[in-house]
This record gives sequence, structure tokens and C-alpha cells, in this order.
Amino acid sequence: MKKDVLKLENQICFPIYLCSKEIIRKYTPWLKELDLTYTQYIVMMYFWEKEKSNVKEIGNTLLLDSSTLTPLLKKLESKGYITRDRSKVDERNLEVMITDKGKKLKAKALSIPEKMGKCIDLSEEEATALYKLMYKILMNVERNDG
Amino acid sequence: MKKDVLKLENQICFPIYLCSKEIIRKYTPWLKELDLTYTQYIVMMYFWEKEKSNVKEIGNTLLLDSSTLTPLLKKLESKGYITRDRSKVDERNLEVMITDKGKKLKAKALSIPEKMGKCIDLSEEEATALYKLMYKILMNVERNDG
DNA sequence: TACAATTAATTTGTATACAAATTAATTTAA
DNA sequence: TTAAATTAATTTGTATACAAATTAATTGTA
Repeated sequence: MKKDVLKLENQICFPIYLCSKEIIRKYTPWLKELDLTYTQYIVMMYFWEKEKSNVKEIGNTLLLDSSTLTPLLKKLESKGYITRDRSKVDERNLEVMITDKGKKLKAKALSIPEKMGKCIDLSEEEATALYKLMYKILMNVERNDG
Repeated sequence: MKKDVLKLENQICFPIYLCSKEIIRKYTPWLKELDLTYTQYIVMMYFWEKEKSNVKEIGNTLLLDSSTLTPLLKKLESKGYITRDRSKVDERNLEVMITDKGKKLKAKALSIPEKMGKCIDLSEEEATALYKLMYKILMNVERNDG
């Protein structure tokens, strides 16, 4: 009896997809207190490390299409967390910069990683192994295409 | 110097989110040949195992909200892969059933898991470890809520 | 047995996601 | 030096996702 390769149970991608969704669902109420969605939170984390950037750079780091970022960044701008201005050097580029309000938001987010950590509840070794596997897959998947 | 818990690099959820997205992106062109999206593919895999179901059952298995499934199932119906009919026993339930055309689609999908496996490119041990970790997280995250 | 509570699916509203087409600015090359 | 090619961001179109509200059917109970 040959193994059914299309059985859901035999898929490795399916649980990754589920995990991603469930984790984001878990974040949602915590992020709601900061008036952020998960993707907006990722973008804010990016700006807590890097004061100034542009759409292309953000997209390269977060693996988000510019067409996803454009409305998202407008949203963050409307909340006062970032500014959006065309570069004077090259007007094709949009300079995106975090505001003071955006920087202050970080303090409110400080408790979230620990809460999520408790929720995920992996040992140090498990988390490290998972981390490595995820980046290995990312590397491999990206190997051949753009 | 204390570790910055909000650094993107220190997040375990972020690479899971990236992996999920990148894997789905990788599936897309292969599934396009079957006229399926990734979520539609998941639902079809479900029906390749279970001929008949309903919205609630599908949602419980695939962790998809009924409001996501309603339009998706209508789409699969319009492609002729499933049928949708109110149960005569309890008209609240929608009986969803795979068609012959839907069953035949499986043959065309048979090569996809191997292609994706090559793309992910993990050893047997790595894949097993990852699989276990994903289901552990799913279990843990679901522990407290509904 | 009516009426309240529950249940299943749908609708509505908001926010991703990404491919493809478009726009506008800059660079390359004939 | 100007037309073609490239580049960055936006717009458009389609498809998830899920919470909250709604609708319709069934069940529980006073």
C-alpha cells in the first residue's frame, strides 16, 4: 500500500500555513490595543530598528509586495506613526520615516513577545531548531527564483 | 546590554509567517495549471479524503472561518469540483460533496508534493522535527482559546 | 406549544497578499 | 541628446482571512 502524498496529514506545508494563521490570530487582540494589525506590527518593528527607509527596502526585508505596502504605509501614516515623502534626490523613491509617536509605540509593545512566547511555549532548544529550519526553508525556496 | 525583544531577528513568529507566504507563492504557478489557489487546493485535498462534508466540519479541520469558506466553496462549485446543497434533514447545514471532475483533479495534482519537497529540501529528520514542532505550537496556541 | 436560546451559514466590513498593468522619474544607449 | 529601457511606487483585480452582524432553521424550556 503506497503512501498517499496528497493526504493532508502527509503535508509539511499545511501545518506551517496553519501555524502562521493561528499565531497571527493570537496576536490580534494584543495588537488591537496598539491600534495595529500583525503586518503593521511587523512594519513598525522594522522601523524601531531603522529610522528611515523606502518602499522597496521594506519590501525586500519583510518580503512584502509594494502593492501591499502602499496602502499599509498610508494607514500607518494616517495613524501618525510614520511619514511618507518623495525623495528630492530621486522622486521615484518614497522616503518613509518613523515619527516620535511611532517610536513611543515601542514601549507599549514590549510585553507582547513574552506573552507570545508563553503562548507558543517551546523550549530554548526547540525554538532554536525551529528558527533554523524556517530560515533554511526560506533560503531553499528562494534559491531558484527572484 | 539587554537583548531587544522587539528586534525582528529575535522573533520566532516572523520567519513562520514568511515561510508560509513564500511556500504559498511557490505553489501558485503549479496550482494555476489546475485552476486552483492554495486555499482551494487545501480544500480539495480535504475532499480527496472525505467525499462529503459541510461548512462547519471543513472549517474545524482546516481552521478556516465559515465566512472564508462560503465564497471559496461557491468558487469551487462554479469550477465544477464540488456541489453545494442544503441538507434535507437540517436545512441549516450545507452539504458539500466532491464531483467526479473534482476527484479526477487529484491525478493532476500528484506531482506537486514531490516538487514542493524538492523545493523545501529538508532531510527526513528535519521534516519530521519541523512537523512535530508545528503541531506542538498549534496545540499550545489553541490551548486556552476556542 | 410558543418563545427564547442555540446553531449553521451568509453577509458586511476591513485588511492583507500578490500578479499584472500603469504612471512617473531616471538611466542607458544608439 | 533624445528615444528606449529600467526602476519605484501606485493602481487594479482577484482571492483570502477573520470579526461582527445578520438570517434562517432547529432545539430547549417554561
